[in-house]
Amino acid sequence: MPGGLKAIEQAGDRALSLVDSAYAALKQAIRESVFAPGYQASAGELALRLGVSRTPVHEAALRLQEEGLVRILPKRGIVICALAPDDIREIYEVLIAIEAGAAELAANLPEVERFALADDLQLETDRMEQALAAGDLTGWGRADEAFHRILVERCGNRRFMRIIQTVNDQSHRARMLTLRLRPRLPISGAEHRATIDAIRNGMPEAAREAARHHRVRARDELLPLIESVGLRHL
Amino acid sequence: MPGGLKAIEQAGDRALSLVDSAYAALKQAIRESVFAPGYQASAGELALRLGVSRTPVHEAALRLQEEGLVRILPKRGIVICALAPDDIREIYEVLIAIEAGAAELAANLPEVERFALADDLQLETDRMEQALAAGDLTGWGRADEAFHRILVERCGNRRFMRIIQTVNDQSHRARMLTLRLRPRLPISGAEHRATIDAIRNGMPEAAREAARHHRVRARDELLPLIESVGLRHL
DNA sequence: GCATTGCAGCTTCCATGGAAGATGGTAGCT
DNA sequence: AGCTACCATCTTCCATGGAAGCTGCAATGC
Repeated sequence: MPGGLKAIEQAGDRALSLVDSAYAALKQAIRESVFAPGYQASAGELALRLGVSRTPVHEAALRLQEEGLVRILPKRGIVICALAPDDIREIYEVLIAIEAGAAELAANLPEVERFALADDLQLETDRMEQALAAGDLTGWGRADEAFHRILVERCGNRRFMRIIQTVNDQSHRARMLTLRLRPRLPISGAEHRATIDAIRNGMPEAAREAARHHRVRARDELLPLIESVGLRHL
Repeated sequence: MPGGLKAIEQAGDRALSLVDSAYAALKQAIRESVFAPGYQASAGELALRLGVSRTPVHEAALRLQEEGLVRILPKRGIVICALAPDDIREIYEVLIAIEAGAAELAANLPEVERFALADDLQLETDRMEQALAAGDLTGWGRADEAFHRILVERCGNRRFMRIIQTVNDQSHRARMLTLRLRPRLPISGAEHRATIDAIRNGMPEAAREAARHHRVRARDELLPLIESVGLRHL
């Protein structure tokens, strides 16, 4: 955790509570694998590292537990949760269900918003293709992530966004890995375009099915890959 | 909150922490409208009522906030969240997306489990019809709730269950109201049967669409009803 | 050699007190 | 009268200490 809370409190600027800061710092540390899955920490130790007392650390840990990132073992400590292949499957099933719903909602938006959303989605898809042409894998991943985030963020259902946020936090480490594992990427562009067109033209069923199909294919492609590599947890 | 924590600690039997007890007690109190939406409480007051100190109450409040049941206003207090019609819409959209996904998964289960699940779902549907014939509205609601819970509980995705649990906690009060508001109920039986048959016969697409259609119809029936009654919050 | 028991060191859990912040009413000023 | 500034009071936020519980190891008994 380089620099402890300082960086985060600066970044958040606006009067973040110690709990919020600790929560953000720990979450980031987990996302970036500063703490490996299975690592067992104590609230006291983390509090020392972050320069706060045990209380805010404990409350942050409770929130992280709520989101499935850590488990608090009574009287024993805090352990970083690992993801089994079954978890990846479950997470993809959530993505399939929710993003399909989000695409349907998006296609039902008033025309102005629909067009603006479609434009923004197109922008990210273009970025993906550019990154692909330049061989920039990280850039491709970032644009892909943005596409999916924007779709859910702007569909008009805040609960969808919340759900997606939770599973994304859980699966970020897996995502970083599978990005490098995949043999080929270019299909995504066409599938994104199908979703975008359906949204722009206000066709809810088509949008839903396009988004569904996109995630279903990704799941069917990645799951066997993960299993074949023999990952027990990540 | 009749009896405070005592009843809950007894019920839970197994060494429940004070935080868990307080969480359960507060959640139940909110579900049963002991605290009306908009009611503002302080952690100290609730702690006094429950017979514990402020710390476990505060941690329970954090969990409830995570689930959207209360809001903690910094330095001000804890307020019980109200549900606007827009929230009901969002909740139904979540139900539509997740339950459709659950039905699809269920239809893909191994035959033994599929049959057992279909039987149990049929049992609840039968209970609904019996309750309907007897004019027992509460019994009908309970069986309907059981049907939907069992479907998600046994589909093989624990995250689905968790998501549904959260929105159900939020919408329980609204459910109690709309149950009495609806002009007629009997259609549900047939729609449940369509879902059950598709699951039993291992037809994922059919199961998904049946479950989807069931919730879509319920939404399209209830939302205008709620708006027409002019509920601003519940 | 093997099982059991006791203990030391760790952990969380919960209570409590002080500090800082938000609010609403009142007094004082223009 | 209307507006501002202040202050009493209530609240959460966070630090800290004591109590209880879990684990692993060593010592003891068989």
